[in-house]
Amino acid sequence: MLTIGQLAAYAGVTVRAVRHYHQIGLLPEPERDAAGYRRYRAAAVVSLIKIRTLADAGVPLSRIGQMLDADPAAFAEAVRRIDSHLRDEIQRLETSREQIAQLAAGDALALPSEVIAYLDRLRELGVSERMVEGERDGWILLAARWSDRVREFMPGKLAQLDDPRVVRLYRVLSEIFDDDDAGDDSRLEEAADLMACLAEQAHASGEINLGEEAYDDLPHDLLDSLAVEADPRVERLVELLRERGWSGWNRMERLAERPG
Amino acid sequence: MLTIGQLAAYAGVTVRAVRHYHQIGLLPEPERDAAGYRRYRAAAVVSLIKIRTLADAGVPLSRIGQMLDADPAAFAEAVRRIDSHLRDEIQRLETSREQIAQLAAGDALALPSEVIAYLDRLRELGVSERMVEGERDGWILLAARWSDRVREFMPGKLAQLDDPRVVRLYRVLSEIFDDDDAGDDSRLEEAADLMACLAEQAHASGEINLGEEAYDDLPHDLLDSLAVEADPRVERLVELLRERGWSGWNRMERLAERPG
DNA sequence: TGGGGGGTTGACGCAGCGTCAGGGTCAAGC
DNA sequence: GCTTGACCCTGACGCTGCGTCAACCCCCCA
Repeated sequence: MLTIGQLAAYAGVTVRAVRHYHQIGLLPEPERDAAGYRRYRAAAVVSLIKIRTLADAGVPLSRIGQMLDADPAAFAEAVRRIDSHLRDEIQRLETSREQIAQLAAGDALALPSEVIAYLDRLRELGVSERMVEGERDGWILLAARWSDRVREFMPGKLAQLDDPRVVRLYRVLSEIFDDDDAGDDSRLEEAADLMACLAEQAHASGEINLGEEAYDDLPHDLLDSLAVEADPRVERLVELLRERGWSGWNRMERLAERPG
Repeated sequence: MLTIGQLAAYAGVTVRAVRHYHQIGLLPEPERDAAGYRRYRAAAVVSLIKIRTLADAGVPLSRIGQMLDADPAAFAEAVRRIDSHLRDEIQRLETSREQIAQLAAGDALALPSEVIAYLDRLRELGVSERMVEGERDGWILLAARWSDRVREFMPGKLAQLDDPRVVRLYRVLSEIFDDDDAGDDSRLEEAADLMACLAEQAHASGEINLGEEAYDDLPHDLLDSLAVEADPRVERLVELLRERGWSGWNRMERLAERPG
C-alpha cells in the first residue's frame, strides 16, 4: 500500500496534483488507514499514469474522465478532436512567432515591413523623429483594418517621395511640429500651399488614392483626430486648407466652390 | 471621441478586455463624459492595437507595459526571450501531438509501440483479454519508469513466446483467471510447474533478465501487488511457487534450499 | 522528549478575461 | 411622454490546473 507521496513520486506528479484529481473526481479516493492517511493500491499508479499521459498530451482534465471510460470508437474520435485542436494551437503559436520576429525594432510593432521601409525613407529624407512617429501611428491604425491593402499602397507612397515638393512639405511640417513656439507661423501657409498644390495635381491626374467607396469613414476620421491630438496646429492647417478649397487632412476633398 | 465599444471594435477586442486592461493599469483610464461614460481619443486605439499585437504574440500582459516603455535594446532583449519561450511551447505541443498520435488504439495509452506489438502477439496466441489487460497495466508501470529500457527488452520477450511452454503457461493462466470459480484448481499446479521449470531454465542459462542491480525494487513490488489486486489467486500461485523453491512473481528468485 | 519529515483539510492566488446581476443613458419611434 | 433596444457603468464570481501558505496531526528516530 502506497502513501500519496509515493504514489505521486512514482507517477511523476506532485502530491497536490493527486489531491486535485481527487477533488474533481478524476481519480477515486482510496481507503484511509487508521491515521486518516490515504492508502493506494498499485492499480492507482496505473490510473494516474494514464491520466498524466492524456493531460500531458493537452487533454483538459474535464475530458480525461470521459475518455478513460469511453469505448474505443469514442476514444478514437476524442483523440482526433484533441489532435486537431493541438494543430490549431501550434499554428497559432507559429503565427505569433512570425509576428514576434517582426518586432525586433520598435517601429515594427504592428506594422508590415513595407511600412517600415517607408518610415525609414522618411528619416533618410530628413523628416523629424516626432513626425515619423506620428506617421507611424497613423499607419498602425490603417494596418489594423486593412493590413493587406496597406501593403499594396506602399509602392505608390514611396514613389511620391521622389517629388521634391512632397519632400519639402514633409520638411516644413517637421519644422512646424518640432518648434514648440505655438505662434502663428508663416510656415503654416507654405505647408498649406504645398498640400493644396499637390492635391490639385492628384485630383487632376485622376488619382482616386486610397479611398474608393469600400472604405468606411471611421478610420479617416480617426486619422484626422490622431493628427490633431498629436499637435493642435493641425487644426489651423485644416483651416488654411479650407480657405484654399480643400476639406479634410488625410483624405482631402474639394469643397463646393462657394467663395469666389 | 470614441465610446469603449467603438474603441474595442476598432482594435478587434472585447469591451471586457479593454476594461481589464484598465484594471491592471495597462491602458490608462480616459476621461469620462457627463454620463460617466469613458471617452477615448484616437491615440488610445493605437495603444490598444500595440497591446493586442504583443498579447497575440504570447507576451503576458504583465510584461507588455514594461515592454511598451522600454528602450529599444531592452525591447529587443524582451522579444528574444518571448521568442524562445514560444519555441519551447511549440516544441511541447508537437511532442504532445506525437503522443496523441500513439493513442489511436486503447492499448496504446502510455505504451511504446513495441509493447503494443507484444500484447497483440499475446492475443494472437489465444491469451484471454482479461489477462492481456493485466499484462498491459504491468507494462504501463514499467514504461513509466524505464520506457527506453522497456523497448530493449521487448525483442527478448517476444522471442520467449516461441517457446511452447511459455504459450501453454499463458493459456493456463488465462483459463484460471477467466474462471470465476475461485475453488482450488489443479491448473494452478500446472501453472506453477511451468513457471518453476522456465525459471530453472532461465537461471541455468544465466539470464539475468530485466533486473540487474540498477533497478530499485519498488516497481517489482508494485507489479506483484498489481497482479494480486487483479486476481487474488495469484497469491496462491506464489505460494505454490515457493513450495517449488522460488520466491516472487514477476521477478522470481531461487530460495535458500532449506526444505530438503 | 523533541525534532524532522511525512500526512490532513481549507483557503487564497495566478492569467485573462467571460459572464451574469442590477443598475443608468441615449436615440429613435409611437 | 413613454417604451424599446442598444449601449454604458460597477461589482463579483467562474474558469484551468494546480502552487503555496496555514494550522494541525502522525510516525519514527535519537
